Amino acid sequence: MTTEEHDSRSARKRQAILRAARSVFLHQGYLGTSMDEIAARACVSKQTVYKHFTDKERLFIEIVTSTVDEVSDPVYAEVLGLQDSGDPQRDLTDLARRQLAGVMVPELLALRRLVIAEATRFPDLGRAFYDRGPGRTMAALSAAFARLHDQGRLRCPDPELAARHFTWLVMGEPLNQAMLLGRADTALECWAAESVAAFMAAYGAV
Amino acid sequence: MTTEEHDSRSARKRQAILRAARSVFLHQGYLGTSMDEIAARACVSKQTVYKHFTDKERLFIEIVTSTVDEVSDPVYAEVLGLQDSGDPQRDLTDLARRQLAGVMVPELLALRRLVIAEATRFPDLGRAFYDRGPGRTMAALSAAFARLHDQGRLRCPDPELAARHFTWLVMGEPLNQAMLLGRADTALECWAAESVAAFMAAYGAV
DNA sequence: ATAGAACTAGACTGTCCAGTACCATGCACC
DNA sequence: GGTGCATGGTACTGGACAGTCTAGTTCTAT
Repeated sequence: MTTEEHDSRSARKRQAILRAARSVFLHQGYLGTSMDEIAARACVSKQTVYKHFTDKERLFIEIVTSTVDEVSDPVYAEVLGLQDSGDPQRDLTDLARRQLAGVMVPELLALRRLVIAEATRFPDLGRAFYDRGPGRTMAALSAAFARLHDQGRLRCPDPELAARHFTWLVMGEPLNQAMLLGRADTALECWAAESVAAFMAAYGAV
Repeated sequence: MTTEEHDSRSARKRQAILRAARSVFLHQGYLGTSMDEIAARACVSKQTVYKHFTDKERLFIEIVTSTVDEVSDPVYAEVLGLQDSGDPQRDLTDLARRQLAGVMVPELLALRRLVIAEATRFPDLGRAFYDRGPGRTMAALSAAFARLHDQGRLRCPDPELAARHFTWLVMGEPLNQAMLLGRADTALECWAAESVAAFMAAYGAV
């Protein structure tokens, strides 16, 4: 009755801890992050951190799983909102631009780096990231491509394959550059158009 | 004259340290690795480690840069050895299979993970990996595609773009799965053929 | 054979860190 | 205004680790 209700102070502290922990973990990695630093940044005592989260691992897992949804939802939403103007090349170019913009967000890039870095220590996190991120997006894209195929706007008897090809034509190079070089020096707008052109050459209706 | 010559003992110890350090760094990451563990695995005293490498950072950089060449050379060599049987689809499928096999080697995957993980701490390593790995391969592939274009076997006025598209059609999905899930559950042989089919649909000569 | 370099073992310093124990402070209800 | 309790802060513990130092040992080159 004391806790768990509206309990604004405790809830505020908890949020502050989550915010601080997210920022520090994303930038410094798991081992590079200390609980003292999280407490300090959250303007909270270490004891309070341990009141809310049993240990560093739990806090880390909580941070990653909650952030996964938060940053991948917009990318997923873009696919669901795929327009159908009757000109698939235009619609797909638009989608590619939006998806690129969504994926190349610094926070999502940092999360991807973090999950890759810790994929052997925390295999579940890699799986969660994949399912809630690329996996979910790819499934929605498959469904959309299947529709376009049925309408005769695309020629893709295997929509799942087409979705993977689309995704990697568009994302592969920028994502790889971002992971290794910290940024993509490709002009994203232009890259999206060129990738969709290649995709349409392969999968466009005759 | 004392050091630097054939000096077999010192050289042998150095090699043992490099081997041990590579294995530990690749599996545990930079912060997860202790110099004591490296020394122990190399069957060498810690003092000897510090005789050969001034500190942990230097050793790490040495490991990564030397491993980059060693594991990416084979992938690069595959591109240079691209056959020309007159049937580009066959030749490219063959190339795709070989490149996939070369890139999905556990050691190269671990190195990629490591470099991505430490890309903010050691930006130079990200750059080195990119240049000696994907960058070099992409350049060779561009040159090969330019030749095929001139011979009328491919239709790619922008061979560099075609090279990036080829690479990511082939590598994107397996690499992403390997980074996040620790393995690729795609059947690589089959995947290579399907990717090349899409590539040829987009870039094949008319 | 011998001088001198390289190597070994291990203790040691200073620092950092996860997690805990104990004390202080504010809040709710009487 | 007092009493009891949840919550927050400080100081500590035990262990790990990078890097150094010392004293003694082994290898190598001449």
